[in-house]
Amino acid sequence: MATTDSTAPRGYHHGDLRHAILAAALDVIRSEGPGALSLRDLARRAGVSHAAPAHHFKDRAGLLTAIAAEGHDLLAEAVAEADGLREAGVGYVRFATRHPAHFQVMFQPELYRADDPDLVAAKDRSTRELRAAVAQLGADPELAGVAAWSLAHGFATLLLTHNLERAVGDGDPEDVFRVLAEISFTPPSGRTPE
Amino acid sequence: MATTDSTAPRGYHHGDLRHAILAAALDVIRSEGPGALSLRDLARRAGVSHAAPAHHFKDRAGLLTAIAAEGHDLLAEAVAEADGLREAGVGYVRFATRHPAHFQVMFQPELYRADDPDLVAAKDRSTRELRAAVAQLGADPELAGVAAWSLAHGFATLLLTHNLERAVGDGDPEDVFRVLAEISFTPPSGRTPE
DNA sequence: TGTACATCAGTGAACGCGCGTTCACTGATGTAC
DNA sequence: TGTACATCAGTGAACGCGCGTTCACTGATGTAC
Repeated sequence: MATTDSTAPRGYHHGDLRHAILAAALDVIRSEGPGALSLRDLARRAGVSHAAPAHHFKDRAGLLTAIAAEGHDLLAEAVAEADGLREAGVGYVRFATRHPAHFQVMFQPELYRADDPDLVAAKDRSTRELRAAVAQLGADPELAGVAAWSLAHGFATLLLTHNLERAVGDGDPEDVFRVLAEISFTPPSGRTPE
Repeated sequence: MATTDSTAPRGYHHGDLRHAILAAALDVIRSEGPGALSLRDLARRAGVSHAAPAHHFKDRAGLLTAIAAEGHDLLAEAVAEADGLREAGVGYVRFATRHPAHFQVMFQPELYRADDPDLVAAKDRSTRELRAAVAQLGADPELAGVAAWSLAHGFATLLLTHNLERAVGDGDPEDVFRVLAEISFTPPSGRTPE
Protein backbone atom coordinates (compact mmCIF):
# COMPACT_ATOMS: atom_id res chain seq x y z
CA MET A 1 0.00 0.00 0.00
CA ALA A 2 1.28 3.40 -1.02
CA THR A 3 2.13 5.70 1.83
CA THR A 4 2.73 8.65 -0.43
CA ASP A 5 -0.72 10.09 0.20
CA SER A 6 0.03 13.06 2.40
CA THR A 7 -3.35 12.78 4.06
CA ALA A 8 -2.89 9.15 5.04
CA PRO A 9 -3.14 8.63 8.78
CA ARG A 10 0.17 7.72 10.29
CA GLY A 11 1.38 6.94 13.79
CA TYR A 12 -0.14 8.30 16.91
CA HIS A 13 -1.38 11.55 15.48
CA HIS A 14 -3.97 11.31 12.79
CA GLY A 15 -2.73 14.36 10.95
CA ASP A 16 -6.05 15.75 9.83
CA LEU A 17 -8.68 14.28 12.07
CA ARG A 18 -10.92 17.31 11.89
CA HIS A 19 -11.37 16.97 8.16
CA ALA A 20 -11.66 13.21 8.36
CA ILE A 21 -14.49 13.49 10.86
CA LEU A 22 -16.24 16.14 8.80
CA ALA A 23 -15.98 14.04 5.66
CA ALA A 24 -17.35 10.98 7.43
CA ALA A 25 -20.18 13.03 8.90
CA LEU A 26 -21.17 14.38 5.48
CA ASP A 27 -21.17 10.84 4.18
CA VAL A 28 -23.48 9.61 6.90
CA ILE A 29 -25.83 12.57 6.58
CA ARG A 30 -26.06 12.18 2.82
CA SER A 31 -26.96 8.54 2.98
CA GLU A 32 -28.80 8.14 6.27
CA GLY A 33 -29.80 11.60 7.38
CA PRO A 34 -28.55 13.71 10.30
CA GLY A 35 -30.45 11.54 12.77
CA ALA A 36 -28.01 8.71 12.17
CA LEU A 37 -24.98 10.72 13.32
CA SER A 38 -23.06 9.69 16.39
CA LEU A 39 -19.60 10.80 17.43
CA ARG A 40 -18.62 7.27 18.32
CA ASP A 41 -19.54 6.05 14.87
CA LEU A 42 -17.56 8.82 13.22
CA ALA A 43 -14.54 7.99 15.36
CA ARG A 44 -14.83 4.39 14.22
CA ARG A 45 -14.96 5.45 10.58
CA ALA A 46 -11.89 7.64 11.02
CA GLY A 47 -10.06 4.77 12.73
CA VAL A 48 -9.55 6.68 15.93
CA SER A 49 -10.55 6.24 19.55
CA HIS A 50 -14.11 7.20 20.38
CA ALA A 51 -13.17 10.13 22.57
CA ALA A 52 -11.04 11.83 19.94
CA PRO A 53 -13.78 13.70 18.03
CA ALA A 54 -14.75 15.64 21.13
CA HIS A 55 -11.31 17.23 20.93
CA HIS A 56 -12.27 19.02 17.71
CA PHE A 57 -16.02 19.42 18.00
CA LYS A 58 -17.23 19.33 21.54
CA ASP A 59 -20.38 17.39 20.70
CA ARG A 60 -22.90 16.48 18.00
CA ALA A 61 -24.34 20.00 17.92
CA GLY A 62 -20.83 21.44 17.61
CA LEU A 63 -20.13 19.25 14.62
CA LEU A 64 -23.42 20.12 12.94
CA THR A 65 -22.84 23.81 13.63
CA ALA A 66 -19.51 23.58 11.82
CA ILE A 67 -21.21 21.88 8.88
CA ALA A 68 -23.92 24.53 8.70
CA ALA A 69 -21.30 27.29 8.74
CA GLU A 70 -19.26 25.64 6.03
CA GLY A 71 -22.46 25.25 4.04
CA HIS A 72 -23.23 28.93 4.18
CA ASP A 73 -19.75 29.73 2.96
CA LEU A 74 -20.09 27.33 0.05
CA LEU A 75 -23.49 28.79 -0.79
CA ALA A 76 -22.19 32.35 -0.66
CA GLU A 77 -19.42 31.35 -3.03
CA ALA A 78 -21.78 29.62 -5.46
CA VAL A 79 -24.08 32.61 -5.62
CA ALA A 80 -21.27 35.17 -5.83
CA GLU A 81 -19.79 33.49 -8.87
CA ALA A 82 -23.06 33.66 -10.77
CA ASP A 83 -23.81 36.33 -13.33
CA GLY A 84 -27.37 37.57 -13.13
CA LEU A 85 -30.35 36.52 -11.05
CA ARG A 86 -31.21 33.45 -13.05
CA GLU A 87 -27.66 32.12 -12.76
CA ALA A 88 -27.69 32.89 -9.05
CA GLY A 89 -30.67 30.57 -8.83
CA VAL A 90 -28.78 27.98 -10.81
CA GLY A 91 -25.87 28.40 -8.41
CA TYR A 92 -28.22 27.80 -5.50
CA VAL A 93 -29.48 24.60 -7.04
CA ARG A 94 -25.97 23.50 -7.93
CA PHE A 95 -24.82 24.06 -4.38
CA ALA A 96 -27.66 21.87 -3.12
CA THR A 97 -26.88 19.04 -5.52
CA ARG A 98 -23.15 19.15 -4.89
CA HIS A 99 -23.38 19.52 -1.13
CA PRO A 100 -26.63 17.84 -0.18
CA ALA A 101 -25.56 17.13 3.38
CA HIS A 102 -24.67 20.76 4.05
CA PHE A 103 -27.92 21.87 2.48
CA GLN A 104 -29.94 19.46 4.58
CA VAL A 105 -28.35 20.57 7.83
CA MET A 106 -28.46 24.30 7.16
CA PHE A 107 -32.23 24.37 7.01
CA GLN A 108 -32.86 22.33 10.14
CA PRO A 109 -31.83 24.84 12.80
CA GLU A 110 -32.88 22.58 15.66
CA LEU A 111 -29.84 20.45 14.81
CA TYR A 112 -27.20 23.03 15.65
CA ARG A 113 -26.39 26.13 17.69
CA ALA A 114 -27.84 28.97 15.66
CA ASP A 115 -26.11 31.61 17.78
CA ASP A 116 -22.58 30.36 17.20
CA PRO A 117 -20.47 33.36 16.09
CA ASP A 118 -18.75 31.57 13.20
CA LEU A 119 -22.07 30.33 11.93
CA VAL A 120 -23.68 33.74 12.21
CA ALA A 121 -20.80 35.28 10.26
CA ALA A 122 -21.06 32.69 7.51
CA LYS A 123 -24.81 33.10 7.32
CA ASP A 124 -24.35 36.84 6.97
CA ARG A 125 -22.09 36.24 4.00
CA SER A 126 -24.56 34.02 2.20
CA THR A 127 -27.42 36.38 2.98
CA ARG A 128 -25.44 39.27 1.57
CA GLU A 129 -24.81 37.42 -1.70
CA LEU A 130 -28.43 36.41 -2.04
CA ARG A 131 -29.54 39.97 -1.46
CA ALA A 132 -27.08 41.26 -4.01
CA ALA A 133 -28.45 38.85 -6.58
CA VAL A 134 -32.02 39.86 -5.90
CA ALA A 135 -31.19 43.57 -5.95
CA GLN A 136 -30.90 43.28 -9.70
CA LEU A 137 -34.67 43.07 -9.84
CA GLY A 138 -36.72 46.16 -10.48
CA ALA A 139 -39.61 47.12 -8.27
CA ASP A 140 -40.37 45.45 -4.97
CA PRO A 141 -37.17 43.48 -4.66
CA GLU A 142 -38.29 42.18 -1.29
CA LEU A 143 -41.25 40.22 -2.60
CA ALA A 144 -39.67 39.23 -5.88
CA GLY A 145 -36.70 38.07 -3.84
CA VAL A 146 -38.87 35.80 -1.74
CA ALA A 147 -40.41 34.41 -4.93
CA ALA A 148 -37.01 33.73 -6.45
CA TRP A 149 -35.69 32.18 -3.28
CA SER A 150 -38.80 30.02 -2.86
CA LEU A 151 -38.53 28.77 -6.40
CA ALA A 152 -34.85 27.83 -6.09
CA HIS A 153 -35.20 26.40 -2.61
CA GLY A 154 -38.29 24.40 -3.46
CA PHE A 155 -36.75 23.01 -6.60
CA ALA A 156 -33.57 22.03 -4.76
CA THR A 157 -35.45 20.44 -1.89
CA LEU A 158 -37.79 18.44 -4.10
CA LEU A 159 -34.79 17.35 -6.15
CA LEU A 160 -32.89 16.08 -3.11
CA THR A 161 -35.93 14.26 -1.77
CA HIS A 162 -36.32 12.47 -5.10
CA ASN A 163 -39.62 14.06 -5.98
CA LEU A 164 -38.66 15.34 -9.41
CA GLU A 165 -37.33 12.20 -10.97
CA ARG A 166 -40.17 11.98 -13.46
CA ALA A 167 -39.77 15.60 -14.56
CA VAL A 168 -36.01 15.81 -14.70
CA GLY A 169 -35.22 12.29 -15.82
CA ASP A 170 -31.69 11.89 -17.07
CA GLY A 171 -31.37 15.57 -17.86
CA ASP A 172 -29.27 18.13 -16.06
CA PRO A 173 -31.28 19.56 -13.17
CA GLU A 174 -29.54 22.89 -13.63
CA ASP A 175 -30.81 23.17 -17.17
CA VAL A 176 -34.31 22.28 -16.09
CA PHE A 177 -34.09 24.99 -13.49
CA ARG A 178 -32.99 27.52 -16.12
CA VAL A 179 -36.18 26.88 -18.03
CA LEU A 180 -38.27 27.19 -14.88
CA ALA A 181 -36.67 30.51 -14.03
CA GLU A 182 -37.39 31.65 -17.57
CA ILE A 183 -41.04 30.67 -17.31
CA SER A 184 -41.49 32.22 -13.90
CA PHE A 185 -39.60 35.44 -14.22
CA THR A 186 -40.16 36.68 -17.69
CA PRO A 187 -41.64 40.06 -16.83
CA PRO A 188 -45.12 40.50 -18.32
CA SER A 189 -44.70 43.08 -21.02
CA GLY A 190 -47.47 45.27 -19.65
CA ARG A 191 -45.45 45.73 -16.48
CA THR A 192 -41.83 46.03 -17.54
CA PRO A 193 -40.21 49.11 -15.97
CA GLU A 194 -40.39 52.02 -18.47
CA MET B 1 -61.60 16.55 38.20
CA ALA B 2 -64.30 16.17 35.58
CA THR B 3 -64.63 12.70 34.20
CA THR B 4 -67.14 13.73 31.61
CA ASP B 5 -64.53 14.04 28.89
CA SER B 6 -65.25 11.04 26.73
CA THR B 7 -61.63 10.89 25.61
CA ALA B 8 -60.23 10.80 29.15
CA PRO B 9 -58.19 7.69 29.81
CA ARG B 10 -59.93 5.44 32.26
CA GLY B 11 -59.11 2.13 33.85
CA TYR B 12 -56.95 -0.49 32.34
CA HIS B 13 -57.69 0.25 28.72
CA HIS B 14 -56.67 3.63 27.47
CA GLY B 15 -59.56 3.94 25.06
CA ASP B 16 -57.81 5.73 22.26
CA LEU B 17 -54.14 5.09 22.67
CA ARG B 18 -53.43 5.15 18.95
CA HIS B 19 -54.56 8.75 18.62
CA ALA B 20 -52.94 9.78 21.86
CA ILE B 21 -49.59 8.47 20.67
CA LEU B 22 -49.96 10.14 17.29
CA ALA B 23 -50.83 13.46 18.90
CA ALA B 24 -47.86 13.27 21.24
CA ALA B 25 -45.58 12.37 18.34
CA LEU B 26 -46.75 15.36 16.29
CA ASP B 27 -46.09 17.55 19.29
CA VAL B 28 -42.55 16.30 19.70
CA ILE B 29 -41.77 16.54 15.98
CA ARG B 30 -43.10 20.09 15.78
CA SER B 31 -41.00 21.34 18.66
CA GLU B 32 -37.89 19.16 18.59
CA GLY B 33 -37.80 17.52 15.20
CA PRO B 34 -38.27 13.88 14.23
CA GLY B 35 -34.86 12.98 15.62
CA ALA B 36 -36.17 13.47 19.15
CA LEU B 37 -38.83 10.80 18.80
CA SER B 38 -38.71 7.66 20.92
CA LEU B 39 -41.50 5.21 21.57
CA ARG B 40 -40.69 5.10 25.26
CA ASP B 41 -41.04 8.85 25.54
CA LEU B 42 -44.37 8.81 23.75
CA ALA B 43 -45.63 6.08 26.06
CA ARG B 44 -44.63 8.24 29.02
CA ARG B 45 -46.52 11.21 27.58
CA ALA B 46 -49.62 9.11 27.04
CA GLY B 47 -49.38 7.77 30.59
CA VAL B 48 -49.03 4.20 29.48
CA SER B 49 -46.44 1.46 29.87
CA HIS B 50 -43.46 1.70 27.56
CA ALA B 51 -44.29 -1.43 25.62
CA ALA B 52 -47.82 -0.36 24.73
CA PRO B 53 -47.06 1.78 21.63
CA ALA B 54 -45.57 -1.21 19.86
CA HIS B 55 -49.04 -2.70 19.91
CA HIS B 56 -50.29 -0.02 17.53
CA PHE B 57 -47.22 0.94 15.56
CA LYS B 58 -44.63 -1.75 15.52
CA ASP B 59 -41.72 0.66 15.77
CA ARG B 60 -40.51 4.22 15.14
CA ALA B 61 -40.60 3.77 11.38
CA GLY B 62 -44.13 2.40 11.61
CA LEU B 63 -45.27 5.45 13.50
CA LEU B 64 -43.60 7.84 11.08
CA THR B 65 -45.07 5.94 8.14
CA ALA B 66 -48.54 6.45 9.58
CA ILE B 67 -47.84 10.16 9.99
CA ALA B 68 -46.59 10.50 6.43
CA ALA B 69 -49.69 8.73 5.11
CA GLU B 70 -52.01 10.93 7.16
CA GLY B 71 -50.09 13.93 5.86
CA HIS B 72 -50.66 12.99 2.25
CA ASP B 73 -54.36 12.63 2.92
CA LEU B 74 -54.53 16.05 4.54
CA LEU B 75 -52.58 17.57 1.67
CA ALA B 76 -54.82 15.95 -0.92
CA GLU B 77 -57.81 17.38 0.88
CA ALA B 78 -56.33 20.87 1.12
CA VAL B 79 -55.52 20.94 -2.59
CA ALA B 80 -58.83 19.40 -3.66
CA GLU B 81 -60.80 22.09 -1.88
CA ALA B 82 -58.98 24.89 -3.70
CA ASP B 83 -60.41 26.65 -6.72
CA GLY B 84 -57.80 27.34 -9.37
CA LEU B 85 -54.04 26.84 -9.48
CA ARG B 86 -53.16 29.81 -7.35
CA GLU B 87 -55.49 28.70 -4.58
CA ALA B 88 -54.15 25.19 -4.83
CA GLY B 89 -50.75 26.70 -4.03
CA VAL B 90 -52.29 28.57 -1.13
CA GLY B 91 -53.81 25.30 0.06
CA TYR B 92 -50.38 23.69 -0.09
CA VAL B 93 -48.89 26.45 2.02
CA ARG B 94 -51.83 26.34 4.42
CA PHE B 95 -51.41 22.61 4.87
CA ALA B 96 -47.73 23.12 5.73
CA THR B 97 -48.45 25.81 8.31
CA ARG B 98 -51.32 23.91 9.92
CA HIS B 99 -49.60 20.54 9.94
CA PRO B 100 -45.90 21.32 10.14
CA ALA B 101 -44.99 17.98 11.67
CA HIS B 102 -46.70 16.00 8.90
CA PHE B 103 -45.07 18.21 6.28
CA GLN B 104 -41.65 17.75 7.81
CA VAL B 105 -41.92 13.98 7.92
CA MET B 106 -43.42 13.52 4.45
CA PHE B 107 -40.39 14.96 2.73
CA GLN B 108 -37.79 13.00 4.65
CA PRO B 109 -38.33 9.55 3.18
CA GLU B 110 -35.44 8.01 5.07
CA LEU B 111 -37.58 8.32 8.19
CA TYR B 112 -40.30 5.89 7.16
CA ARG B 113 -41.14 2.89 4.99
CA ALA B 114 -41.83 4.39 1.60
CA ASP B 115 -43.23 1.13 0.26
CA ASP B 116 -45.97 0.77 2.84
CA PRO B 117 -49.25 0.13 0.95
CA ASP B 118 -51.32 2.62 2.94
CA LEU B 119 -48.71 5.29 2.45
CA VAL B 120 -48.45 4.59 -1.26
CA ALA B 121 -52.22 4.88 -1.61
CA ALA B 122 -52.30 8.19 0.26
CA LYS B 123 -49.43 9.54 -1.78
CA ASP B 124 -51.26 8.60 -4.95
CA ARG B 125 -54.22 10.61 -3.78
CA SER B 126 -52.19 13.74 -3.09
CA THR B 127 -50.29 13.35 -6.35
CA ARG B 128 -53.55 13.07 -8.24
CA GLU B 129 -54.86 16.30 -6.70
CA LEU B 130 -51.67 18.17 -7.44
CA ARG B 131 -51.72 16.99 -11.03
CA ALA B 132 -55.33 18.03 -11.40
CA ALA B 133 -54.48 21.52 -10.17
CA VAL B 134 -51.58 21.86 -12.55
CA ALA B 135 -53.56 20.51 -15.49
CA GLN B 136 -55.37 23.85 -15.59
CA LEU B 137 -52.22 25.36 -17.06
CA GLY B 138 -51.88 25.73 -20.79
CA ALA B 139 -48.84 24.46 -22.65
CA ASP B 140 -46.17 22.28 -21.09
CA PRO B 141 -48.00 21.48 -17.90
CA GLU B 142 -45.14 19.24 -16.80
CA LEU B 143 -42.60 22.03 -16.53
CA ALA B 144 -45.01 24.68 -15.34
CA GLY B 145 -46.18 22.19 -12.76
CA VAL B 146 -42.67 21.72 -11.44
CA ALA B 147 -42.30 25.49 -11.26
CA ALA B 148 -45.55 25.87 -9.35
CA TRP B 149 -44.74 23.04 -7.00
CA SER B 150 -41.22 24.37 -6.40
CA LEU B 151 -42.56 27.81 -5.59
CA ALA B 152 -45.13 26.54 -3.11
CA HIS B 153 -42.84 23.97 -1.56
CA GLY B 154 -39.94 26.38 -1.24
CA PHE B 155 -42.12 29.06 0.30
CA ALA B 156 -43.61 26.60 2.79
CA THR B 157 -40.23 25.16 3.73
CA LEU B 158 -38.58 28.52 4.22
CA LEU B 159 -41.58 29.63 6.24
CA LEU B 160 -41.38 26.65 8.59
CA THR B 161 -37.64 27.04 9.04
CA HIS B 162 -38.13 30.67 10.06
CA ASN B 163 -36.36 32.13 7.09
CA LEU B 164 -39.10 34.47 5.95
CA GLU B 165 -39.79 36.33 9.14
CA ARG B 166 -38.44 39.59 7.76
CA ALA B 167 -40.50 39.37 4.59
CA VAL B 168 -43.77 38.13 6.05
CA GLY B 169 -43.67 39.90 9.39
CA ASP B 170 -47.01 39.88 11.14
CA GLY B 171 -48.92 39.43 7.90
CA ASP B 172 -50.72 36.32 6.78
CA PRO B 173 -48.30 34.03 4.96
CA GLU B 174 -51.10 32.85 2.72
CA ASP B 175 -51.71 36.37 1.46
CA VAL B 176 -48.03 36.88 0.86
CA PHE B 177 -48.02 33.70 -1.15
CA ARG B 178 -50.96 34.91 -3.25
CA VAL B 179 -48.91 37.91 -4.29
CA LEU B 180 -45.90 35.73 -5.11
CA ALA B 181 -48.03 33.46 -7.25
CA GLU B 182 -49.37 36.53 -9.03
CA ILE B 183 -45.87 37.85 -9.71
CA SER B 184 -44.54 34.51 -10.88
CA PHE B 185 -47.37 33.21 -12.98
CA THR B 186 -48.81 36.15 -14.77
CA PRO B 187 -48.31 34.92 -18.31
CA PRO B 188 -46.18 37.28 -20.38
CA SER B 189 -48.57 38.86 -22.84
CA GLY B 190 -46.44 37.96 -25.85
CA ARG B 191 -46.90 34.29 -25.04
CA THR B 192 -50.45 33.88 -23.86
CA PRO B 193 -52.19 31.11 -25.76
CA GLU B 194 -54.15 32.65 -28.64
C1' DT C 1 23.79 20.55 18.89
C1' DG C 2 21.56 19.21 22.96
C1' DT C 3 18.41 19.42 26.69
C1' DA C 4 14.30 20.80 29.22
C1' DC C 5 9.74 22.11 29.18
C1' DA C 6 5.13 23.18 27.43
C1' DT C 7 1.52 22.16 24.53
C1' DC C 8 -1.32 19.57 21.83
C1' DA C 9 -3.69 15.27 19.90
C1' DG C 10 -5.28 11.02 20.83
C1' DT C 11 -6.00 6.75 24.22
C1' DG C 12 -8.68 3.50 26.71
C1' DA C 13 -11.17 2.23 30.77
C1' DA C 14 -15.12 3.38 33.34
C1' DC C 15 -19.70 5.25 34.36
C1' DG C 16 -24.56 5.89 33.94
C1' DC C 17 -28.48 6.46 30.75
C1' DG C 18 -32.29 5.81 27.62
C1' DC C 19 -33.41 3.06 24.18
C1' DG C 20 -35.82 -1.05 21.55
C1' DT C 21 -37.28 -5.68 22.04
C1' DT C 22 -38.93 -9.80 24.16
C1' DC C 23 -42.07 -12.39 27.00
C1' DA C 24 -45.10 -14.37 30.24
C1' DC C 25 -48.76 -12.14 32.37
C1' DT C 26 -53.43 -9.98 33.41
C1' DG C 27 -57.45 -7.16 33.01
C1' DA C 28 -61.35 -5.94 30.00
C1' DT C 29 -64.52 -6.81 26.38
C1' DG C 30 -67.21 -9.37 23.12
C1' DT C 31 -69.55 -13.62 21.47
C1' DA C 32 -71.60 -18.34 21.31
C1' DC C 33 -74.72 -21.21 23.18
C1' DT D 1 -79.86 -15.03 32.18
C1' DG D 2 -75.70 -17.31 32.88
C1' DT D 3 -71.49 -19.45 31.80
C1' DA D 4 -67.43 -20.55 29.07
C1' DC D 5 -64.18 -19.19 25.89
C1' DA D 6 -61.58 -16.24 22.66
C1' DT D 7 -59.62 -12.06 21.64
C1' DC D 8 -57.64 -7.85 22.38
C1' DA D 9 -55.08 -3.99 24.91
C1' DG D 10 -51.87 -2.98 28.11
C1' DT D 11 -48.27 -4.43 32.02
C1' DG D 12 -43.85 -4.75 34.03
C1' DA D 13 -39.53 -7.09 34.55
C1' DA D 14 -35.53 -8.32 32.10
C1' DC D 15 -31.96 -8.16 28.54
C1' DG D 16 -28.36 -6.27 25.78
C1' DC D 17 -26.75 -2.24 23.15
C1' DG D 18 -24.77 2.07 21.68
C1' DC D 19 -24.39 6.32 23.23
C1' DG D 20 -22.10 10.70 25.48
C1' DT D 21 -19.05 12.14 29.00
C1' DT D 22 -15.27 12.08 32.17
C1' DC D 23 -10.51 11.43 33.39
C1' DA D 24 -5.88 10.18 34.20
C1' DC D 25 -2.73 8.88 30.85
C1' DT D 26 0.83 8.90 26.95
C1' DG D 27 2.94 9.80 22.60
C1' DA D 28 4.37 13.46 19.33
C1' DT D 29 5.69 18.06 18.21
C1' DG D 30 7.38 22.65 18.80
C1' DT D 31 10.15 26.21 21.23
C1' DA D 32 13.50 28.48 24.41
C1' DC D 33 17.94 28.73 25.74
